[in-house]
Amino acid sequence: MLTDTATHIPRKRARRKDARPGELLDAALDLFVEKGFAATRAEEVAQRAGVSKGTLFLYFASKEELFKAVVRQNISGRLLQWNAQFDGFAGSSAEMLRLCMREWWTRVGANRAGGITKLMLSEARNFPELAAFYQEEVIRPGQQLIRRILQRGVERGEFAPIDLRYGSYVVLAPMIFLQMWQHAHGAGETPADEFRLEPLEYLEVQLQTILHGLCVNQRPLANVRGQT
Amino acid sequence: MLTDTATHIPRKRARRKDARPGELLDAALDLFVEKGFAATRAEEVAQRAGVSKGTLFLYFASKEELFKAVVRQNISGRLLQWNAQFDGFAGSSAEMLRLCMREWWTRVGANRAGGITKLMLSEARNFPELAAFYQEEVIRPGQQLIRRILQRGVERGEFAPIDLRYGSYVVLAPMIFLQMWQHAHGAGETPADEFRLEPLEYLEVQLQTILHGLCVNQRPLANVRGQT
DNA sequence: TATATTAATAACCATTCAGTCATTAAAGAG
DNA sequence: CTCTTTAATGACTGAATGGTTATTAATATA
Repeated sequence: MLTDTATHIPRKRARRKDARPGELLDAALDLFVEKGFAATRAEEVAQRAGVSKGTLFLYFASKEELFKAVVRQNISGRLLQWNAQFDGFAGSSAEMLRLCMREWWTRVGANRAGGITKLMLSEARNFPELAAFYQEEVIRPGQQLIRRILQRGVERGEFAPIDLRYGSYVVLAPMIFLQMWQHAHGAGETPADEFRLEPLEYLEVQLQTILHGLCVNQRPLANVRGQT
Repeated sequence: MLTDTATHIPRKRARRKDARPGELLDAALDLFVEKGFAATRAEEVAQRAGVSKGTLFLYFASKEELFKAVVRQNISGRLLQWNAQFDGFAGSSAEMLRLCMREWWTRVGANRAGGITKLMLSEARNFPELAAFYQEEVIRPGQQLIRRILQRGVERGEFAPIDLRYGSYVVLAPMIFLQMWQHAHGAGETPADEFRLEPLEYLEVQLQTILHGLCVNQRPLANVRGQT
């Protein structure tokens, strides 16, 4: 940086004990999503939060703890809201599934925090503890909700019987894929040609297929399960 | 390592100029897939190839170049085979789709090289040039094949009309998700409870849903496309 | 203004690693 | 057997970086 010569900006040091954690979490979220966990430098997080590295470690015991805090703040909460929204749902299960996918996108996927999904999938192997944390905190509840909807649909005779274990992935996979896809391409780098996806349209096509399938003829009478 | 005391194994040094690059690429593929780019140590690659770190840099200018070479070597070939297999296909489009998914899994997904999908998605942002290459070389042809099958199905009256652009992701997403999922969970680390997937069974359930949907009632008459 | 408290800092430490280079030894030539 | 070539080595360097700590200064209190 040649333009750095002018001002050193020896920012007057301020004491703002209660504002710091939030600002640090905010900066950390940006950087983690942008560069991944391993590649994000603690000092950079501090700098973006307008604070020295020492201060970062004053509020968070380690980089991993910082990350966990980021996840807790940005995901766990939203997920609960999202989940709770379906407690008294009255419509059809198909509508419920649509709402589930759309709300998930607007509440989680479209936000900055959405990038964390990709982060976790990418780095899970290198940080097993974090991966476990994320599984418990995010994936499991999400899967739970989807199963709930599927089961409801089956019980009410709206959906054909389906293995819940594998069936939940029918919904989960397209959603997680969308996350990956969106965040794999750097923000401005690849103007991207035909690979860009309009999230809501993508989700709608996925939903319609999940609900009604591609085929025009009626489903085979029974035995939906495949043979290994 | 305390058990290291016994043998030093001062392997006799051998000169095998033409065998080295291949062995290094082989070792590198394993490690990149297992640990990701950043977490893979150059020395470890060398060691696994039975060579010193210096030798690695004798054949590859840098870790990045090594990575590029690994990707280039392992992707292009298989996909062409896979694609060509469908040129004279005679069965139903549903069967074609099943074959497509299963063959893709056995030819690409289940192999070591399958890990490259995850690797690329994970590191795409750090290697935009490679990512573009991968898009062109792998993703686009794959998508092309899927579109071909969908279009065939629609033309033959087997499938309901569908937007090919988004429709291809109906097939692509579950496959790529499977790759990610399989490689995100470390081999032995997490004995993993309910998150483990039997690939072929997973694919079968996905396929059945893609073909016939979840709903028991007939599809709505027309207008499958969603409104934004 | 003087004193005590503690938020914030920046220099520091220990370690890890990509990449280098002078040295070594395997093979081929004469 | 001797000399030359060059594949291979491994000790070394320099840069990065997570985390620590002694020091500094902002604020509160008296």
